[in-house]
Amino acid sequence: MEHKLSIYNTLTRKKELFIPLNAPAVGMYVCGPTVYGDPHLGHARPAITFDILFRYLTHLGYKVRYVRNITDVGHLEHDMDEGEDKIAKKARLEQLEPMEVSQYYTLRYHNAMDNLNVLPPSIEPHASGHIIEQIQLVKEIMDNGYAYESEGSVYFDVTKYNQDHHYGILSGRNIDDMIVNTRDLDGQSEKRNPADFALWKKAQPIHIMKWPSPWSEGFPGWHCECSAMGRKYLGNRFDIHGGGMDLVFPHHECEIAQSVASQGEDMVRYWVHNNMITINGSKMGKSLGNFITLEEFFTGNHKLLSQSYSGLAIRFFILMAHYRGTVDFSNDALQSAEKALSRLLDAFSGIDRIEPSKHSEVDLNIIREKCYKAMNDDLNTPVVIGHLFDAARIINQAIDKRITLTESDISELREIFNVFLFEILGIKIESGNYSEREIIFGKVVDMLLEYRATAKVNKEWEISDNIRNSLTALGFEIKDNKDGSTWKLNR
RNA sequence: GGUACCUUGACCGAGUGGUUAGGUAGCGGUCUGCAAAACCGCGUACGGCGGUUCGAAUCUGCCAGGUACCUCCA
Repeated sequence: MEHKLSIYNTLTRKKELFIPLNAPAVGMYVCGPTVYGDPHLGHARPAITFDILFRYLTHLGYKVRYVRNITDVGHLEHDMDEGEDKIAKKARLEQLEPMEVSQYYTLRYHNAMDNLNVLPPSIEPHASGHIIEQIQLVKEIMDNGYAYESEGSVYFDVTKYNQDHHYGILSGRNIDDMIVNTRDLDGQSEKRNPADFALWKKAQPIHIMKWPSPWSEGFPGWHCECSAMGRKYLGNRFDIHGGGMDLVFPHHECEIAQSVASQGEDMVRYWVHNNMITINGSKMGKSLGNFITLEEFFTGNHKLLSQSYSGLAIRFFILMAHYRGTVDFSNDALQSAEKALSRLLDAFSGIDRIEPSKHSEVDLNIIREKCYKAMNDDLNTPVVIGHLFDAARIINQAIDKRITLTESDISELREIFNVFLFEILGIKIESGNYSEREIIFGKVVDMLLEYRATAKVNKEWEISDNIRNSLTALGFEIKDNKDGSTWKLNR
């Protein structure tokens, strides 16, 4: 591998050189959505972050198996219904089958991901389809003495585990604090210790989603699915496990404990976490009720949105910040990103208009190298974007004939954009496929601009301005260059 | 209370112990019949107070403010 990627590992709290366990194969598991509601801006962050990692590793020549789960077995919910799971609760409310609810939101999620140009993972396993594997995991943990049954439920024995291993290794907590600070949840009385977490929960009569097990009719604890499915599809040891920072504790901490308790070692080599998207300075989250759904961004139909935003604008907005920093939502920032992206795309489409010369006045290899350097430095997409703007300036200077570029410069510029903007950052040219109708309408616009050009030659400014103003009013943007006019339709 | 993290110019947002990030907005200029676009130039920032250092926004201490996790959350 020519290029060496360094990635920040939450476990060691530093950037580490990425060395796959079985190159060129790479296994990557990312926590996906719980499908009981519409995906919001917060869901876009990990999806895009790990899409970038997936794309970049693939670009570097690795064969990546990317597993991103769908959580359709609800997690325990803290409310008066005492542990009724979220999917089932939503189902009762809407009088639907649980599977109907999760199917509906899964489709909505996929649709939103398509809009963001997030590639589908290699495998998208459902928790409900892997109950057997989860039961097996629980059995192994019990056989090794790190879990106990109580009233038909099974709990992980954190105290016992911590005698032999380190519970808190990922999140940097110590167990005494956790015991003191653990809240009084349902089932506390069944536990030996408040810090113990559920591996299997006996279903109350109110539950719709339940499965038979050696202990009771019930459902798996919410940390089991990722351990079980990660192991099933990626093996006992795999390279990368990703997710939002809010999952570090307890979810990922518990996954590590489950892996160590069942097989003696953690499954994961690199733990990678993206930061949160905030709104007015605090985290955008379902439970806080301060979220804006992706659908609302696409339509502009939300009181906090001053306009609609394309999936690609949102994608670019997210990529303009490093994945480990927070991103605060604001219309200003989003509009700024939208314009910036459009500037890059305009420059790219202008490459065709550059007239090649025999002499080169720039060194474009430097740009490509800088882009790789930035990507290798823990996926520093904002810096990559900065370099792409340098390339855009060179293109525009060449179009204006302020500098000269050779044929090979021009193809290098095209290559830089193709590799970094399109292939790795996952931007695409939206109106790539015109319908027959649109092509015809486009020709009509061309025709109007020809008339306008004639009017300009004859200095009939009133006519030429009329044509331009009318087209502008319809949403066309007309740009006059030295050798003619170009147009594009905005939005 | 415990554990992490953050504080950069109008806004967004990178970054390294001493050299221009980049974008958006603004201002001035070039180009243009005009406009838009593009190009050139400009603002000269790093929460506060100390310390280390020849030199710190970048390392260290304290203070202030903010965020996340500790409960389902991406």
